Amino acid sequence: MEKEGMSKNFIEQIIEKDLAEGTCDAVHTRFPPEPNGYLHIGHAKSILLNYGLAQEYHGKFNMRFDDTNPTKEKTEFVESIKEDIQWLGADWEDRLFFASDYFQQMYECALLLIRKGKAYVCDLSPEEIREYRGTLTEPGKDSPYRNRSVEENLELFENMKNGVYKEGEEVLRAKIDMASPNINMRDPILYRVAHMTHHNTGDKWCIYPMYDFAHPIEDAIEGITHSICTLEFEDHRPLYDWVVRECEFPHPPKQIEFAKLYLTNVVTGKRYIKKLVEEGIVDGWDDPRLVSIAALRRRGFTPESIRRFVELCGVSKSQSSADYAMLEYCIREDLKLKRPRIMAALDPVKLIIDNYPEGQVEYLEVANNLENEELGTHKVPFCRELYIDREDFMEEPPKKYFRLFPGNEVRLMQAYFVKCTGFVKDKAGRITEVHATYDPETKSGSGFTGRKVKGPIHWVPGPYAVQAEVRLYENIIDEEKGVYNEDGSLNLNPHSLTVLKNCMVEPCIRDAKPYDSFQFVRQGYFCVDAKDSRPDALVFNRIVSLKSSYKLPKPEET
RNA sequence: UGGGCUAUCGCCAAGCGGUAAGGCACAGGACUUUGACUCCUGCAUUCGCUGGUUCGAAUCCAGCUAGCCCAGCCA
Repeated sequence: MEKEGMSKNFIEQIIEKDLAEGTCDAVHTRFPPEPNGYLHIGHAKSILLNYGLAQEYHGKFNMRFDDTNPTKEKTEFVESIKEDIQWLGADWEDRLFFASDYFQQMYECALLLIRKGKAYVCDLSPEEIREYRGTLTEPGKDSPYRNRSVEENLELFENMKNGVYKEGEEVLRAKIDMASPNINMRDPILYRVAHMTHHNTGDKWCIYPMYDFAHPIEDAIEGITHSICTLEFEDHRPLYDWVVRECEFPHPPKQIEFAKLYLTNVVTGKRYIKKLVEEGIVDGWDDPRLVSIAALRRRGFTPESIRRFVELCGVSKSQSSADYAMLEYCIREDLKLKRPRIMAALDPVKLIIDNYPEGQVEYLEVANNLENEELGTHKVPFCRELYIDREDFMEEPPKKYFRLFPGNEVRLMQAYFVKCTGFVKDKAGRITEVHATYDPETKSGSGFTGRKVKGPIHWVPGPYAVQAEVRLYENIIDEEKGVYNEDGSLNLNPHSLTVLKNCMVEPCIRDAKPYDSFQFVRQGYFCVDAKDSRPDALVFNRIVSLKSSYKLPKPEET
C-alpha cells in the first residue's frame, strides 16, 4: 500500500509528524457508521481512507457501529454495511465493535463527570433548552439546574438510569460555558432518556449517550490514535477534546476532519434517494442509477475500480465534487484487460453473406480479449446469416465513415472481409437486410495481407445469437441543469433508463453469471444484472460507454 | 465585528519563501482485426481580490470578497 512517488495528503503528514514526535507509537483508525441506512460512494472514501492509513503505517483498523440512538438503527443495516465493507476489501480482522458494548463504561464516565462537578441533570424541557441555548449571534443563559449538588445530580442520574423519567423529562448535561461562541460548548447534552428496545442491548438501558459524549469515549477505549471524520464535525472538536480530557483518558485520540466526496450532478442526498425509492422511480436502494455501494456493485463496478477512484480523488479539506467521468475512467481502466470482449448487436440488422453456402457453419476461434492472451479464446459459429449493428451500415455514408456501405469492404471482427453488395428496405424505408459477399482468403489469423480495410465491425451469428434485454442506465442527472432544480426539487433525467429488448449477443454469453461483466465490442461495458436474471432472456446493465464512437465529421465550410 | 472551515486550469489535486507536479475531461496527431485501447502533442506568465514585507510570495502579514458548516434530547 506504499504510495511511492506520490505526495502525502494532509492526514498522512499529520500522522507522520505524530509518529516522528512520539505523540503516538502506532496508527489505529476506525470506520464508525451508524447502522441507519446503506453505504454509498462517499462512505467508501472514509472506509478506504481509514483502512488505507492503517495499512500504510502498519497499524490497525477497527470496524465499529456507532449505535447510540436506538430510534434510528436496525440490525438489517448492520448486515448490509458489513457486506459492503468486506466487498470493498477493508479488513477489520477480529475487531468488530459496537458502541453499545461500551454503554457501561460510558455510564461510569458520566458518573465521573458528575462527581467532578462537570455534569448536571437538567429538568428543562426540550423547548426550554433550545431557548436557553441562545442563537448563533447571542449567548445562551445558564440553566436554573446548573448548580445542583453532586449528591443530587448523582441521585437524579441514577433515577434516569432506572427509568423513573419519561423521554424528554431529564437530561444529563456537561457544565462548560453557555456563552461560548461555539454552540457545541453551551452545556451540551450528554445523556437522554429513550424507552426503546435497542437492537444490541435490548431493554437493558433506557438512557443513551449522545454522539458528542459517546464518540470520543469509544475512540479512547479502542485505543484509536487518529479519529478521522468529515468537515461538519470541526466545530465539535473542542468538545471531543473536552470529553477525552475530563474523562481522564491517558492516550487521547486526535480528531481530524476531511471533506466529503461528492459526485457532480449525482444524487447522493439520503432524503432524495428515499423519495425516489418510495415513489417507485428507482427499484430500490441498489438501483443501478444510484451510487450506493450495492448499486455500484450491481451495475458492475469492481472494488478495485472504487478503490482507484477514491485514491484518484485525493483527500483535502476543501469541499469539492468529483466529476463522474473520473469514476467511469476507473471502471473502464480496471475492466479493460480483465474481462472478455464479446460481440453484440444492440440494434440488430441482418447481414446476409450471399456467397456463403446455406446451412454451412464453421466455428471460429476468437480471442476473449485481444490485448490479454491469458483470457483465452472461445468459439463463435459463423454462417450465412448474421446480425450486425444498425449503425454499422449506412446507405449513403458521410465522409470518413469506415464501416459498411454499398461497395465497401470491411472486416467482420476476427472473421472475414465482407463486401457490401446491396440492401433491402421495408415500405417505411427502414433497412431490413444488408447483403454482402465474403472472401475466404481473408480469414482472421490466416496471415492475409493482400489488401487492407479500414473499419472492422462486430457481428453475431443469426441463428445462434442469444436475445438479451439490455438496460442502458444513466445516472439520475441532467448534464445541463444539474441534479437539483432551483426550488430544491429533483431534476429527473427522463432518459435515465432505456430498455432494449432485442439485442443479439454471442452464444457464449449463456455461461455468464450475475455480476459478470463484459465489454460488448464497440458498445461499452455491460454487467449481468444480479437482481433480474430471467430464464428466457439475459438481462444486462450498461456500466459505462466506451469513450467515444463514430462521430459525424464537422460540416464543411462553404 | 457570533464561531469554525475553505479558496491553485472545466473537475479533483500537489505545492509549506526560490520562480505553478500529476490525474480526469477536452483538442490535435500516430497506430489499430473494437473510430476502443496504447502512444505522442497541446492545455494556469498565473494561484479569490487589494495592499504590504522580501533580492524573490501561491506560499509570510493586513484588509476585503465568495462558498460551506453550526442554534437535534440525530450522527
